Amino acid sequence: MNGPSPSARGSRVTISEVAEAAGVSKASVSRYIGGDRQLLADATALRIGQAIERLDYRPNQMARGLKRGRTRLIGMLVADILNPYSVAVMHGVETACRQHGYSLVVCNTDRSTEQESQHLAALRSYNVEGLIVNTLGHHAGELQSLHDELPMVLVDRKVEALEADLVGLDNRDAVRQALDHLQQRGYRDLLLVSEPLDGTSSRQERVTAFTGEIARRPLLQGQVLQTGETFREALQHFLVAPGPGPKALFAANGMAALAATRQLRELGCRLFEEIGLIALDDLDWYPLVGSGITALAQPTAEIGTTAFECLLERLRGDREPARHFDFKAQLIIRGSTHPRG
Amino acid sequence: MNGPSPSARGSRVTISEVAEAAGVSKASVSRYIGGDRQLLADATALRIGQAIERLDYRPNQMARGLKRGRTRLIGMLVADILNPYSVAVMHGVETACRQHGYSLVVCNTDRSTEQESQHLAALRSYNVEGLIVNTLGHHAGELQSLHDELPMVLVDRKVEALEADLVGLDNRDAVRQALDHLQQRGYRDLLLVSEPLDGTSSRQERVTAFTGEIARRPLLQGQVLQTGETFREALQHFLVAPGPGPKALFAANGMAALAATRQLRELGCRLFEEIGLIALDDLDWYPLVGSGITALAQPTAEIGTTAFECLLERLRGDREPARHFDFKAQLIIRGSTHPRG
DNA sequence: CTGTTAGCGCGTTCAT
DNA sequence: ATGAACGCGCTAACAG
Repeated sequence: MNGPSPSARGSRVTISEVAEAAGVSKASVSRYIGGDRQLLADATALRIGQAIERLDYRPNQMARGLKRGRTRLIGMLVADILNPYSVAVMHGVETACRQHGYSLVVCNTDRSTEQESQHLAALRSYNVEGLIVNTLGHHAGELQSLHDELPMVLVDRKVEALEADLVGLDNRDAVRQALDHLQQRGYRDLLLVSEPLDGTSSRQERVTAFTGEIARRPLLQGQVLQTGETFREALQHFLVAPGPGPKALFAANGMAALAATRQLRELGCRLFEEIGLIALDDLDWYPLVGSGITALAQPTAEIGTTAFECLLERLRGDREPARHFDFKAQLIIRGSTHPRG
Repeated sequence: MNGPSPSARGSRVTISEVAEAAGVSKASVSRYIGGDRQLLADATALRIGQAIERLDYRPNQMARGLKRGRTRLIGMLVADILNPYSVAVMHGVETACRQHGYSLVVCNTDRSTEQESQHLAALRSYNVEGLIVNTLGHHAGELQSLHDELPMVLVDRKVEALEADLVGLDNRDAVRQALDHLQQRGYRDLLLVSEPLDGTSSRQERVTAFTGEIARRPLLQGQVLQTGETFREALQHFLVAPGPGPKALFAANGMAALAATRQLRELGCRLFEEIGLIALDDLDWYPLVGSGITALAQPTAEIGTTAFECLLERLRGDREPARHFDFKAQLIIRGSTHPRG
C-alpha cells in the first residue's frame, strides 16, 4: 500500500531524506525542486522525482524564503472585511495570487488604528513580499517605512503622503454617470449619502465630485449627508423640505445604500415611488428591494487582479513612478430610478 | 564598515546587528525577545532594548519558526468566500487569532476540488500550525494526512471519514424552530429551498431534519427543492399547486434565501403576502426586502472564535477525542412570516 | 547571568 | 552534471 509511512506527527520529510533516498546530494534535489531540472541528468532527475513522490516530500517554504528572500507570501490589509466591496476585491486578489503561486495573508483592521499597526508588524515579520492596502492608513509613518522595504499597492483609498501605486474607481466619472442618469430621469433634488468623511479618500472624492457637478448643473440641487447618529432626522428633513422637483438619493457605496434604504423604510417611504435611489457598488440584494435599486457597479474582480499584477511587476523590478488605475463604473438600471417628472 | 543604516531596500535588521550594537551576544538578544528577559541583568536588558528601538529591529518569524517549529500561522480553507456566512465566521476567527498573536492565511477554494488540493499543499509548505476547514473536503485523503501532522477543526461541514473537531449549528434544532414558528403562524404547505445537495453535510442535515419533522407533524406538508436550473419552474409549480393551507418557503441558508426571493419576485409574487418565508442565516439586507425576511441567525462570530480556541487547545497538547460544538440558531421575526390562516 | 556552539531546512557558490 | 561546504536569522544546549 503506502510506502514508508511518511511524516509522523511533527517531523516532516526534509530535503536531506529525499537526497539520501535517491542516492544523491541535497544540492541536486534543490536543483530539482528549484526548476533547474535541465541541469540534471535525466536518470538522476527521474530518481529524485520518484523519491519525492514516494516520501511525499514538500519543500519547506519558510526555509526557502529564509535563504532566497522569497516567501511567495502577499499581505493584504483590509479596513473592513464585512464590507462586501472589500471581500469582492480580496476575492480577485486571492485568485490572482494563486494563479501565480503566491498565498495571501489577510489582515482585517476593523477600522481600528491599533490593529492596523499590529498587523503591519506581523506582516513584516513574516517577510511578505508585497502588500496590498485598503485602509485609512493612519499609520502613514509605518506604512512609509514598510514601503521602503517592499512594494505596495493601494486599493480604493489613497494614503496621505505615500507615493504608491493605486488601483480604484474613477470616482469623478462615476458621479457624473449617476447625475446624468438621475437628471435624465427627471430627478432634480438630490441627496448624496456617504459614510462618515473620516479621511477615506474615495469617500471624499465622491463628495467633492458631487458638489462640483451640482454647482455645474443649474437644473439640479444637491446636498450631502453622512450616515450615523443624526442621519435619520436629517434625511426626514430632506424628504419633507420643498425643492426644485422630484427627489432622489445617491448612496456613495454599498454600506450607505444599506443605511439609506433602511431609514427610508423606517420613515415609511414606499420604495421607490416617492423618492429615487441610485447606489455605488452592486450588491446581490439590490434587485430584491422595492422595485430594485439602480447601481453603479465597480469591477471588483478586475480591481483585485490588477492590484496583484501591479504588485507583481514591482516584484519583478519595475521601478517606474507610482501609477494610478482608475476603472469606470458600470450603470445598471433598475426600478429605483424609474422616469419622473 | 558602514554603520548599520537601518533597512535599506531588501536588507532588514538582523539579530546579529542588534547584538553588535548592544555589545552582547546574539543569544542574549534572543533571550530578550523570547520573553526570558528575567534571565538578563537589568543593565544588559536595557542596552538591548535601546538597540532594538534605535535600529527598529523586528524578529524574523520565518527564522524563528524554522528553529522552534512554531510559525504562529493558522490556515483557513474556505469553500466560498463570497458567501456571507463564511466571511462572518472568518471574521471571528481572525479576531481570535490576532488576540492570541496568530496570523491567518485564508485560502478560498471557490468550490473547486483542484484549488482545494493546491491550497492544502501551500498551507502545509508554510508550516501553518493548525487548520480551520470549511470545505467539502473531497480530498479526504490529503486532509487526513494533514490531520496527522497538525490539529484541524471543521466549521459547519463534516468531512467524511475525518475524525476532527467540529464547530457548527445545531441544524436539527434550527429546523425545529423554523417549523414551530411557521406552524404557529398558520402556514401549512412548506417548501425547503436548499443549495444543491452536493454532499455538504450541513445542507444534508437540514434536509433530513426537515423531512423528518414534516413526517412527524400531521398538520404540515413539505417538500424539498434545490436551487439551480430547474428551480424556477419547480417553484412555480409549488406556488400554484393546491395544498393543505397557506404556503411558505424555508431557505436553508443565505444563498438559498437570495435565490428564492429573486425567483419569487420574477414570478410576480408580492413579498410576502401570498407566501411566507423564513431563512437560515441573518443577512443585513433581510429587513429591506418586502415586509422583511424572518431569519434564524447563526452566531457566526462565536462560531469563529470557538473554532480558533478549539484549535488552540489542541495546539497546547489536548489529545481528547474529537468534540462537536453545536450552536443554537436565534429566531428573528420579521414581516415575511406574518400570522396567517 | 552570559557567551559559544550547533543546528533548523534549504539555496548557492565553489569545486570537481 | 554533481557534491561539499557555508550561511540565511534565529533558538537551544551547554559551558563558564
